[in-house]
Amino acid sequence: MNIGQAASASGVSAKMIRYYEQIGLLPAADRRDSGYRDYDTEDVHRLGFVRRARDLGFSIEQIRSLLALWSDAGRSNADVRAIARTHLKEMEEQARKLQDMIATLQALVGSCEKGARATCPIIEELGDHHPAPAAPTKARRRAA
Amino acid sequence: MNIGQAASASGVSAKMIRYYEQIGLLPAADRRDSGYRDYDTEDVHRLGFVRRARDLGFSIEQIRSLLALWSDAGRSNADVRAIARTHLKEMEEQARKLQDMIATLQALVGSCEKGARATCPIIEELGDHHPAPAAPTKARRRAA
DNA sequence: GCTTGACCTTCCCATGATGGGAAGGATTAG
DNA sequence: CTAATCCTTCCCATCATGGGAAGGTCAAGC
Repeated sequence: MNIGQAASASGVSAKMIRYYEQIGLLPAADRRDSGYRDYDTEDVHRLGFVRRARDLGFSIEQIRSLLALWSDAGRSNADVRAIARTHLKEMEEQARKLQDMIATLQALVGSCEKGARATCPIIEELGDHHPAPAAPTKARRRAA
Repeated sequence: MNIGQAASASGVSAKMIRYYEQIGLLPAADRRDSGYRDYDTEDVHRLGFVRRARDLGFSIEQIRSLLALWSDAGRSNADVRAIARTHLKEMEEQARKLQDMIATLQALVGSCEKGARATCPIIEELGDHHPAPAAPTKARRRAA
């Protein structure tokens, strides 16, 4: 089947299929005489695998490993779990940061709502309360 | 002061300062005869504002609006809150998606640990429950 | 003075994953 | 046969950030 059909069958766009092939995530597809790529059901199955892994937020490199394990009869579940756990940790860390930002911003919005002050706490906080000193007097700066 | 000093004083890298100027987020800095950019404490203050907004996950475009409101004496807190709330919603949505992915993956890892089955549920799920591995039984492709 | 090293300038390239679109060839339906 | 639709490759853009090269400037030491 053509790339367009493989795309709609797998849920991966034709653009992405070509991209995955280009970066070596997928083997180069067979070509017809015309130069058109040709896919079979196994290819579509693999594309679906990739799409579901992407839906779970796995990176391309992680999917590369998962694909290798997928087709490795002698794989160990521990290997797969290791990749999944690494990804889980990354996502949990990301979620923590996000929650921190949300909490901070919620607090700011809340105090901006309550106080009918002219000075909005959101703006005040971002402005760090005063014209910045030239020297990093506050040690909380991170190195550039 | 030079861009490097403004960078360490504000916590925004020199690269980013130039970038922000280039995209018009910040006004073009004064130049000395040498061509060096020249910053004063107000510039550093503004840079700090931008950095703190970035730390809260605001996009460049949102910061553009916040900056305008910051220097607008006649701003309304409601305008600021609107931007903050929009951003808050985006982050909350992002957090929900992330939590979904985490929960799904945690469940998969959990079931992969409990069952000592040869077939890892993670791989099975990604393979859409079809038998699968079907390691390149068909050696019709060159290895990736 | 002059040298040296740190700093600045602009410009180009890369990331990660995705999409848009152009130019041109292939296939297919009518 | 023709027109529409598909395919090909190639280039560009995103978003925010960094790396690095080539070359100019500044400040400190001798």
